[in-house]
Amino acid sequence: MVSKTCEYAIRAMLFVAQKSKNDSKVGVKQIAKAIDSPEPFIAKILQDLGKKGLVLSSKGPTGGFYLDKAGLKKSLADIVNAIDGDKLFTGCGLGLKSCSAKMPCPVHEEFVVVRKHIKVMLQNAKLGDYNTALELGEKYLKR
Amino acid sequence: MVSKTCEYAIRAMLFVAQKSKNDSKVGVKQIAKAIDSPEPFIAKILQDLGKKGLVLSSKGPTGGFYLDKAGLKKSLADIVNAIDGDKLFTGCGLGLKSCSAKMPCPVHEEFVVVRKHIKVMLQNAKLGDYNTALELGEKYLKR
DNA sequence: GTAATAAAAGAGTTTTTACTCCTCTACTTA
DNA sequence: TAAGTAGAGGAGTAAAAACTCTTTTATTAC
Repeated sequence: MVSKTCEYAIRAMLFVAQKSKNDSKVGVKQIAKAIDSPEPFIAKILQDLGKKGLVLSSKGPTGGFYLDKAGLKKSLADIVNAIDGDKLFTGCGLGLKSCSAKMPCPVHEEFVVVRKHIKVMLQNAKLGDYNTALELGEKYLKR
Repeated sequence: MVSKTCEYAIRAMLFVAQKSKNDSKVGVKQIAKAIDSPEPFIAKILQDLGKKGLVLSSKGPTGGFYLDKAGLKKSLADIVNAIDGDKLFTGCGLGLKSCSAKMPCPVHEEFVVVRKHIKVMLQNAKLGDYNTALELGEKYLKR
């Protein structure tokens, strides 16, 4: 569905969101532990997300990654778009480059509906929406 | 969504289905041309699908790949399952191994619905369903 | 101002997926 | 039964995705 990189990215961002509630920052090491990912790999991914303006960071002691109010309102769709591009939302289900209503692949119509479904779902899922459930241990970011 | 191999597989099978209508067979060369895929690669894929009982073949002159009545009733879900496994239908959207209702990832519930949607759609799409549209040139398998 | 800390940056390496090549075997038809 | 066609099988290459390592730069605390 999405790349492994993107899965890590979403999990990391949800963790950063949770930890950003009380204006605190969180380091790569802690993030890697929380989501059970290779530390240098998630560092790269967060670096990339930082460049694209989806996460904030500061260097030095007490530094780390964090989200502001606006950041907490970003959706999972924004993350997917930043990492995997819009292939999931607009690409052809059978891999055709020119697939469209005018020149459809056999399952074009069906895929349009499915993709729309996925897109809406990811757009409605905001980074800040899961903080409480995560804190309560009702939802998990690893295993 | 599905692997590139799987995209080729589906397109090839839809083409074979179309050509199987009047009990004729179709060679790898013709299939590769029709779906715009590397010939040796689609040969491998079809070989694999043959082993798994999803397509029939015969060697020698006038030989090739074909589908019988039962084969034409197989669904795209069967192809996806044979090539990519059931990850698309049952895997966690965020890549967690133990994600389930008891121990859900943050988007577990939403993904259950989306995956069900995809599964139903692919199960309802039978290989034989597109023959007429393909013949009429209303749907495409390449470009 | 210096030492410690943490992210940024760039250049690898490994693994997986996509794709190719060559030889072998089975089958059909003349 | 020989010739030619077409898939089967195995091993190998290329490209992309996943992941690592090392150095640099910025920040903070003392």
